Amino acid sequence: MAGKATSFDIAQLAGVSQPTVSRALRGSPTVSEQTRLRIEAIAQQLNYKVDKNASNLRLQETRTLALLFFEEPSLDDTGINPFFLSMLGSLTRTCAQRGYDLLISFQQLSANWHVDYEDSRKADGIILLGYGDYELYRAKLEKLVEQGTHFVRWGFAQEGQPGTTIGCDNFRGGIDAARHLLQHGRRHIAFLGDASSHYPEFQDRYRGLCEAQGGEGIIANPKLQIDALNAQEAGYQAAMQLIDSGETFDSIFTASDTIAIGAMRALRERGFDVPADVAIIGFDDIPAASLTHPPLTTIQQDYRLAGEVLVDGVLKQIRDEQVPTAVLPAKLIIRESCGSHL
Amino acid sequence: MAGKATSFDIAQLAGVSQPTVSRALRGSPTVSEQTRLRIEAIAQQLNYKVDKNASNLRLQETRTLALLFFEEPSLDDTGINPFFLSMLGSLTRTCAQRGYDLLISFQQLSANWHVDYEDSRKADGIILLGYGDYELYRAKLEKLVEQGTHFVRWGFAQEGQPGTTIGCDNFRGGIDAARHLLQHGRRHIAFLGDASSHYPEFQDRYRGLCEAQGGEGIIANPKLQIDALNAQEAGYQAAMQLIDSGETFDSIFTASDTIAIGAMRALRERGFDVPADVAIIGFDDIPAASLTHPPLTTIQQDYRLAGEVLVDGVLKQIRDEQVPTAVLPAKLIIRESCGSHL
DNA sequence: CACGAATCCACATACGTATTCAAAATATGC
DNA sequence: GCATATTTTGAATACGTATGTGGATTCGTG
Repeated sequence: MAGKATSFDIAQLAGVSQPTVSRALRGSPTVSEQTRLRIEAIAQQLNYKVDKNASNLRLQETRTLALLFFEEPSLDDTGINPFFLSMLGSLTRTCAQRGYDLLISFQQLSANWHVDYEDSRKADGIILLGYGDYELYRAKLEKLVEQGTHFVRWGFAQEGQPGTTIGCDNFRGGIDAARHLLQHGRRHIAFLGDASSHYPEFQDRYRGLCEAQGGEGIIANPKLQIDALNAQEAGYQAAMQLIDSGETFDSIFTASDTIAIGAMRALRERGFDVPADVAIIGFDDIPAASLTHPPLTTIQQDYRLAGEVLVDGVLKQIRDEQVPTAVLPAKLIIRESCGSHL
Repeated sequence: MAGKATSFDIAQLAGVSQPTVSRALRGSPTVSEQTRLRIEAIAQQLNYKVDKNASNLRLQETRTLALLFFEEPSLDDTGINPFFLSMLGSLTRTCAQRGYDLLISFQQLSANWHVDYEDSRKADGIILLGYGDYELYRAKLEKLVEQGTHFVRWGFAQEGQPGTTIGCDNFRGGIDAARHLLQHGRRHIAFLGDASSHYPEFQDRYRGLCEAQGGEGIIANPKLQIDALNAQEAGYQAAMQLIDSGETFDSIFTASDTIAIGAMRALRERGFDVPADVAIIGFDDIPAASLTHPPLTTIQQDYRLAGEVLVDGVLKQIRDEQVPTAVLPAKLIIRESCGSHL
C-alpha cells in the first residue's frame, strides 16, 4: 500500500463501498453495527485518518480558526506583547475544547492581513489581537465586515465599530488604578502612554484616571501625560522625559506593564525610590509583573476568560448568531509598587 | 454571485476555460500575457482567492507546519514555558518567510499527539517542542518515524534517537555555568532540576556542572542535587528542601530560569542574600530573567536561531533531504545574581 | 404467498483546483 | 499557398470525501 490509506482501501478490505466507509466512520445510523465495527477495525489497523483537505472541500468548512497578532511595525521585534502571549494559552485551549484547530500568524499592522485566511478557506473565522494605530485598522475592519468574514477583535470595545470587538473595561480599570494611587495620598499622577484617539484602549485608561482625579477635585495636569507605545524602551524614554520635564509628580500610571517595567528602570537610574518617592501602577498583569522590584501593582485583564469569549464569539458568528460587543471586567492586583497593602 | 467566487466564475467572465484561469494565476508560461492580465484583473475585482482545500487536495501538500507544544501534565497550567513562548515568535516568523502557515496546538504529554496532523494532511510536517519525561516520548517518536512523518524535535540531541532532534549544547552550557560560579570562588554548588535520564536536557546540564567541578578537583556532593520539574513552584520547593537539608551550599545552578525564579523566592523568604550568601545562575534566558532581583545571570539559548533551524529542518525533511541531529551553542549572560561582573 | 415497511448498502455525483493530452490557432519557412 | 513548427487553449480527469437517491435484501403481517 503506497502512500496513505484512503477510504477506498478500507472499503476494498472490508468488502463494502467507499460511501459505506465514510458513513461508518462518521457514525451514521444507516450502517449496521456489525459492518461499522469491521470497518473501524480495519481503519485503525491501516492507521487511516480522514483527509482533512478532501473532507473540508466536501463539507465547505475547515474547523480551523486563524489567530492574527499584529503590532505597530515600529516596535522592536525582540518579543511579542506578553499579554497576548498569555492569552495564547487560553485561546488554544478553548479552541481544542471546541474541536477547532488554530492557525497562527504574526502580522505587521501595515500588511494585507485582512484579505486572506477565510477567503482562501484556510479558516472558518478569525481572531484579531493587536494594539496599534486604530486609524490603520478601521478601513480593514470595514472591508472584513463587507466581505462577510467571521471575525472578532480584542481591543477597545464600543458600539458602532465595524465588526465585533471584545475588550476589557479600560475606563473602569483606569479609575481603579487612579483611586488606588489617590488612596495612598498621591496627588500628582503622571500617565505614560499614548492618549490620542488612535490608541483608544490607552486613551480610555487615561480617561479613567482623569475621571477619578476629578472626583477628588483634582484637575489633571496635561504635562504629566507623556506618549509612549507599548514597549519597554518607550516606557524608559517616556519616564526620562517626565523626569527631565521638571514637573512635579509623585506617582505614575502606565498604560501597560511593559511600559511600567521600562519606566521603573529609568526611575532607578535617576535615583528615585519606588514606591517611597514615586508610586507606580501598571496595566495587564503580565507574568513579569510579579517579578519586578518592587513587585508591580497593576490592573489585571482576565486573559483566561478573554480567550474563551473570543473563541466562542467567532464560533457564534460562524453559526450566524449575533455577537454583541462585550466588555470584560478588570481587576486591581495589589503588590508593592504603590506602597503599603491596603 | 452567491458565495465565494471560483475559478469557473472567472473563466466565464474572461471568456476562457477554468484550466486557463488556474494556469494564468499560477503564472504558467503557456498562457499569453494578454489573457493573463485580463484574468488577473477579474480575479482581483471578484476578490478571488484560491481555495486552499481544493488546491491542497489536488497538490497533495498543505504548505502548513504543525507546532506541538507539550509539557508534563502535572505542571500548573497557569502558563506556558516562557522559553518556548519566546521561540514561538521566531518560528512563526520563519514559517512566514518560507511561505508556510503554522498550526499550533498544546498537548498533554500523555495524549495522542503523535497520530494526527500529518496523517490527516493538516500539515506537511511537525515541530515538537516540549520538556518532559523522555520515556513517555520515545515510543511515540518511534511511531512517528515508522509512519514516515516529517518532524523535528527540540530537545536533547544525541545520535541514535528516533527522528531528528535539534537542541542546544546543554553539557557545554552546564560547564560554562559552573565555571562562572567557580570563578567567583563558589565551591559548594547545588543543582535544582531533575537529573535522571528521563530528563536528558536537565541531566546534561548537571553533567556539565560535575565535569567542571571535577576539573577543579571538586567532587560533586550528590545531596546538593535536588529534583525539580520546570516550574516556579517546583523551584521554590526544591530550594526549601535544599535549605532544610542542612547541607552546606554557597551557590545554586538551576536547570531553568523558571526554577531559578522560584528558588530566589525561597531564598529571600529564608533570609538569604543573593548573591552575597548564595549565588544563583539559571538556564534559558527567558525575558523575565532580566527583571528578577538581582537580575539573573543565566545561560542563553538562542531561540532565534533555534526557530530557523527547526523550521528549515522540517522543510528539508519534506524535500526528502537528510537532516542531521544538531547542537546549537549556548551563551553565558552575566547579570548580577552571581556577584561582580567578570 | 404477496405486499409494504424497514434495513442496509451501492451508484452517482459534487466540492474547486491543477495537470495531461490533444486540438485549435497562429506563426514560420519554402 | 501549403506544410510544419510553435504558441495558446479546452476537454477530460484525478485528488478523497460526503451525501442524495434508489435498489436489494430481510422481515413482519395479512
